[in-house]
Amino acid sequence: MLTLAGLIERHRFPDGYRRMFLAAVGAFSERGFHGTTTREIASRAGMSPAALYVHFGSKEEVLYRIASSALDLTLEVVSEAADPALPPSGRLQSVVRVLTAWHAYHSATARVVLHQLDALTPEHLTEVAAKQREVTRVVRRIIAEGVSTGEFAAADIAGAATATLSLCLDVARWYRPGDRRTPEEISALNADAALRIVGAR
Amino acid sequence: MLTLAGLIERHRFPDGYRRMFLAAVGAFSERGFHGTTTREIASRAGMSPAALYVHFGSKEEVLYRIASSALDLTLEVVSEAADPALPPSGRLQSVVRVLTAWHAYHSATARVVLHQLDALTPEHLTEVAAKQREVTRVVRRIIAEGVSTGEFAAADIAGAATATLSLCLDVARWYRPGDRRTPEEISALNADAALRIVGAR
DNA sequence: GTCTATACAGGGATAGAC
DNA sequence: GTCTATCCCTGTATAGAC
Repeated sequence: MLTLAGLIERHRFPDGYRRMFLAAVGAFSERGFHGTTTREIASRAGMSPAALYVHFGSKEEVLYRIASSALDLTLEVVSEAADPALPPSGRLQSVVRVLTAWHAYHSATARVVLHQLDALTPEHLTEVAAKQREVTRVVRRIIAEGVSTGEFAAADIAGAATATLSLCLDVARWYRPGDRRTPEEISALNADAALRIVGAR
Repeated sequence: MLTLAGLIERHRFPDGYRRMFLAAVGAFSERGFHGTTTREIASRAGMSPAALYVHFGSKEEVLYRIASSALDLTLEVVSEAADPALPPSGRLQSVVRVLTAWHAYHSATARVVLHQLDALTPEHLTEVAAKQREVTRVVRRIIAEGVSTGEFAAADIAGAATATLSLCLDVARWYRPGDRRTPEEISALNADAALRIVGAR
């Protein structure tokens, strides 16, 4: 799977940028945006506090770059999983699997994206929230199509989509690397649960 | 249902205490613990910053009191819903319903409890985390009993409990008062989804 | 592009009057 | 039990050398 580090690699950002970026992900996920000092980020990156401002205009911009690139990556992975050649049930399983695995493998990043966005400027928040809604839309479309073909029996499409997303996203709340269950096992469990929720025949 | 304001009422806390407490819940849920200043809490409570320290020893103690009393209330409501006279399926439905409704009606409080606890002292965190595990235990016990009676067909009891809790707790992430769906409608949807997840016959 | 040093605003907590 | 005033530390961001 494409990783967050891989995404940063792809863009050929300077080494200092990458180190600050990754240090910030760790710090924000553990202590929250406001609970993290620029000194702490710099310290984790092994650099001076001033070095942060060479690569980012402000602490808020660091959060914005993290959220924005993480959601770009999520969308890319989800879109790839929603293979039009598959029937709705196969597509739902595939999307739930990658979404779950993403929130397990990148649980630190996901916690930042899910719970720190209120620290963004209104403009950045608007932009980032739109990307989040895109993910919801993909899931909802799959369920709607399954219902229209008669493959799914969900009475409430939006409700089933919300429940399905809850399963995937909440993984970021409780999963930690090294957990008893592997991300793949959790993904399989969630894919199965999602099929049951939508009433797949 | 028993409300948070009701719990505070029951304890006959001084008026200033209550106002600070409720102001802090609102502020912490919107801006996070570290993003909230003691001046902001006091301002929302219509009091001076110094007044906070008459009722609480520190800002951290405010968070601790909120988390502790909210979880006490959650446990009380959940325990009541887990009526031993009901069969496992009835008990699961009942517990999922109240847990979902709780996270909708008290979504602000729930967001604080779910995502701000890292700001607690280690001692307070240990105590509060134990209360959280109690809730998990109640759900897991119901599912285990349903499986042992043959009423449920879940192959993975802990996994089914985690998925069920995800449905209930994640409501606090997306639900806001005045949402299109009422807490009761969401509760019904989640109760149905939980039964499907555990494979109720 | 990285450092050291620092300006300056903001926030937790306390003193002491009423 | 509430207020005003304030202490003092911490945190974001910048200046300027290398």
